[in-house]
Amino acid sequence: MSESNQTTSQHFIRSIVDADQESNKHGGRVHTRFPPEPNGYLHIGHAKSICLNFGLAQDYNGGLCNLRFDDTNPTKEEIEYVESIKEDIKWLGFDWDERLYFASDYFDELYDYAIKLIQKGKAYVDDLSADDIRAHRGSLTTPGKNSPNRERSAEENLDLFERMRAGEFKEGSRVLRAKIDMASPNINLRDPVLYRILHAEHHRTGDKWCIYPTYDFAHGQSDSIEGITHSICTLEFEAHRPLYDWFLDELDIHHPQQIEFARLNLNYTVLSKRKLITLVEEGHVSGWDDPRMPTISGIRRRGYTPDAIRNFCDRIGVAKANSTIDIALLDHTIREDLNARTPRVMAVLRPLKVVIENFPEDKIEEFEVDYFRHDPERSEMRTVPLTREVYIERDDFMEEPVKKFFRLAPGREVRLMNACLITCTDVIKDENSGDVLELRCTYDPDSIGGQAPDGRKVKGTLHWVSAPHAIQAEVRLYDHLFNKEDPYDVAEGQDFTINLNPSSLEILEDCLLEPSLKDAKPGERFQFMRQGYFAIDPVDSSPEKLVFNRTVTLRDTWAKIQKKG
RNA sequence: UGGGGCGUGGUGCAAUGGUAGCACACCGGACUUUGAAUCCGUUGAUCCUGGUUCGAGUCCAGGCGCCCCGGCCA
Repeated sequence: MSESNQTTSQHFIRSIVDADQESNKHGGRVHTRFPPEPNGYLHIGHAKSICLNFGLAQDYNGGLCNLRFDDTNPTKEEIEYVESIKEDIKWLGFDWDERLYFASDYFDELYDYAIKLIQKGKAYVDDLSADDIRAHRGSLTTPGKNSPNRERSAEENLDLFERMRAGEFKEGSRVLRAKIDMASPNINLRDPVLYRILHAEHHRTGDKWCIYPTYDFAHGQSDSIEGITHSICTLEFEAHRPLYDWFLDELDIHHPQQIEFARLNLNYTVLSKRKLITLVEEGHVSGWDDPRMPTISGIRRRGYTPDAIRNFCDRIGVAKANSTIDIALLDHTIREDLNARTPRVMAVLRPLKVVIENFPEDKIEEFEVDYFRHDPERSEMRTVPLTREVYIERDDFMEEPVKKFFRLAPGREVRLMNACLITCTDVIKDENSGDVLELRCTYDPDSIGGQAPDGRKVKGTLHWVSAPHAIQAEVRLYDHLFNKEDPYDVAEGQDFTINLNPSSLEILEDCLLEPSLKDAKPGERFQFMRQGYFAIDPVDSSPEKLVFNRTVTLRDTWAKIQKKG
């Protein structure tokens, strides 16, 4: 596992585990699990849970973390999702070794547990319809009413439950319920459903079962069966804990300790499988791995590194207060990582032609430039050619420069990075539209290398590519998926998709890259100098047509100055 | 009108009852062949009201605000 030299943060769960270690609560064991339902792709919110559970196990000597799929609902779960989830966890850098489990592995035990409860008089088969059960449940402020079937004998319940299992009844006609307390102020204790009839094929057990345990009945017992010591879950299950405790106590089996923490929220995006699946199904994005998606597969395709994600998860902390992380922290974390590891290259996204008039027609000046000039520890050279015709970024020229703009303008001298100083002598424009078509410049032959011998300074340094050497490529620029901090902030009757950012994807077809990028391979990442970090798109890029994704921009002080006007 | 949680700078997370700290963001400066990176610095917080205490973010009481729970979803 790759190691970050970062100290992991102390948080309340760690304090609990520390205390348990001290008191030898679980015989000194720390055994956690990450329990996803295979009904969608993992997103960065899951990464928080993965880092927490696997990280905790790593941090305590001999600790273990299982991967267990909570697959108790065959109508929603698919094998495609289990494969993607496994891949994502591995990519993040975690390993469950041989401890890959499924709640469906425990269907036999769970069935036996149900039998045991029936025999103890603690569970009963109810013939009420779903609507009637709801009606009997009462409200938040008023107690519920007992089902007329509540006092059936154990024998009758056993018979009925066995016949449910045998497939004698149709879906929805009967359920098995716990017999707890219909007047409990905690609604989860008002005789919750344990088993329901679902005539559906399960992705692992096939047609062996037509009754399936509910999540509530399966989750805690699955943890118990696996010998989990600390069952870490999100806040919404806090009110379920008394129910899980009740099961474990009635069944008299190993009792893990459940600890709840606040799930991750990020502004300018949504982190809910339900919403993400909507974006995919309604075609607002190209798929689960669309680089704008907060899914692990999406951000991986976009060029994020697992180290950056793990650092991010470490920095956001773990607590019980609901909170929303500023996506700027994610941006910062990935920049920090990519800044350290990526080679620097030049790429012109929106080209503007420049003719250096005093540069000999057929001359090629070659420069040996270090990919890692920013890093004193590394050095690796490539050749960058300069010719009479080059391209610069359109944004790097202003015919009438505003204050504080210190790039190229008529009569102004700037540096072509790593190459020489040029001065703009003329602007060629389209006669009709007035658009700038090309620039005429002269260079100072004594400035080869980028410094003037007389020591004069220039304020601007531009990236550029030699026109005859340039490689054409497609570059995809991404912005926030939503243009509102809180995408759910909508007017009455509106859907969250109204807040989708129409400019979240901008495709630039005619970008020009320095020739060294010719053999760039999927998975490779670069800093396009002065612009941002870019990664080869693993899906659409090919040697014939390179496609880059912008992972994140560089911090841009100039953009801020412009914004302020 | 029940039950369970949670309230610390703009954001997130810390702080054995003892100087409220860290990160991001923000603002300013230095440096610069990336308006990047790096370095330095500035602003800025304990939900409210009482109480206990030499001393309260922390303990107590009462308020206020926010989140979760009435699926045969997880």
